[in-house]
Amino acid sequence: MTGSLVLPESFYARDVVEVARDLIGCKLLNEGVGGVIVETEAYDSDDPACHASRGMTGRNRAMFGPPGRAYVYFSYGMHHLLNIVCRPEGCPAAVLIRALEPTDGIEAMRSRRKPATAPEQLCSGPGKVARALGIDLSHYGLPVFDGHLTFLSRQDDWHNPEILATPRIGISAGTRRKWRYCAAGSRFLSRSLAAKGAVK
DNA sequence: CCTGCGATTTGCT
DNA sequence: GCAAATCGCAGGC
Repeated sequence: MTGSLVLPESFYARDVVEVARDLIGCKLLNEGVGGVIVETEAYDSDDPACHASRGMTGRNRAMFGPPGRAYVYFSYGMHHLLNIVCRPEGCPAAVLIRALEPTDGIEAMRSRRKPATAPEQLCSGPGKVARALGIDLSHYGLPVFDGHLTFLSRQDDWHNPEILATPRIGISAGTRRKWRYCAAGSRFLSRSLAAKGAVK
């Protein structure tokens, strides 16, 4: 627990692919509940799979604002998905948080999901992450530097994680880009890495 | 104005 | 392995 720092706004004001890679191994907490980030995806402004690629709408306006804010959106009529806004203000981009290795408040996560969920399944998907941490549209646009929602720098065994890149999940456009990043060998991912196309 | 579908998860036809 | 659940938006009529 020593030496962990809250990631500053400047961390997010960079290329979105770099941020997506650098977030692997960092810790995400909401009200002290969360874990280590083991899977992310990058979405950039000139990327057909990005919600902001066709201009600003009521839903995606947070992505056009300053970096380090939460972009939460509601999907399939029932799931919330948590993204963190990247690049300088006016350059829409975001990193989707897809999976965590739960470390803090596991019982609180279980109570929001299912009584006897195995740790490997608690946060193994973007909808599950939001559900387990209690994140919804009330977090839309909130900064992540202090207060309730917090990202902490890498600590302990996570200082230099091995990271693999694969195509992103569940999209129909932009599938050639390998902008999904996973902690190699983690048991907490949304799907197995056995899927082809994983590169370092 | 109305219709189709998506950065998903769950429980079973 | 597939269908249901059901919000916001884009595109077509």
